[in-house]
Amino acid sequence: MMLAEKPQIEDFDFRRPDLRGPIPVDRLRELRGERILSVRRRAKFLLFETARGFILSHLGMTGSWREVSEGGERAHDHVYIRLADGRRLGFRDPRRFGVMDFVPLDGTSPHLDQLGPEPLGEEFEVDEFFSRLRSTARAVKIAIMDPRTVVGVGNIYASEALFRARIRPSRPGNGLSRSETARLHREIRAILTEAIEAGGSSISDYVQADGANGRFQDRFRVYDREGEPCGLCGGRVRRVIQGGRSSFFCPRCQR
DNA sequence: CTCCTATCCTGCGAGC
DNA sequence: TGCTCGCAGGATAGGA
Repeated sequence: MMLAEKPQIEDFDFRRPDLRGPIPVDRLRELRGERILSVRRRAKFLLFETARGFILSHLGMTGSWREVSEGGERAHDHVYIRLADGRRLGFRDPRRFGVMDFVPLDGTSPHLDQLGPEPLGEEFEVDEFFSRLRSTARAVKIAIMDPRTVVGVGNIYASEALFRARIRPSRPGNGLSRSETARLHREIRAILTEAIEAGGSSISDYVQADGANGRFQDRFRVYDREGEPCGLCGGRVRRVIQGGRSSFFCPRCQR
């Protein structure tokens, strides 16, 4: 989706006022007439910057933004942003697990205030990661999915990173050695880098900006492979529930 | 404070 | 075939 140079917001068309939670429609309507100065990302949130605040958007698991031509409306289009140049941006989200919110100019927001480092940025450091894990007895899988530890590690990539690091997801965070932590740190970065290069994981609705499917789902080594042979040792991949989420691991390779 | 659970929402696939 | 049920995902409220 190509945006015109700093497109001007003409109006919002909320086809329903809520996604996972309510949309602050009045606050967002105050942005009418403003230009979209940039579109940025923090953790899994998109931020549309204007001179009077930000539109915050989270895609949930099935959300997408696209340019919507006349007649191009689809079921589950929840919000349209009409631009002054006549074009329209549409947010579509069949499962309505996404978020839309307003963030004031100072950038403070309950969604953003407690976020840890970006996993691919320099601010994600082994030392801090180590001390963070050392401070919790929670399972390491739970800890790395906590956005206060590091953002961006969802359920799929948590299992995959732990497999590559040879660490069992149930290990307590404070039980990891320094070298195990360094390995995990490296594999989190590696898995996310590779997944991004492959265009992400299209397991249900997720597609790239141009509509193409991601390819990383073909490279899962444990995720959603319960009972299948581990590619390294031939043992069976196991599934357990942690924090209400499925975790996949190889009991022989991961200790 | 930390940690855990339930909840939000809808579509889909498995099993009967 | 048509139905029910459980699960998927990230974030967060609320209770222990």
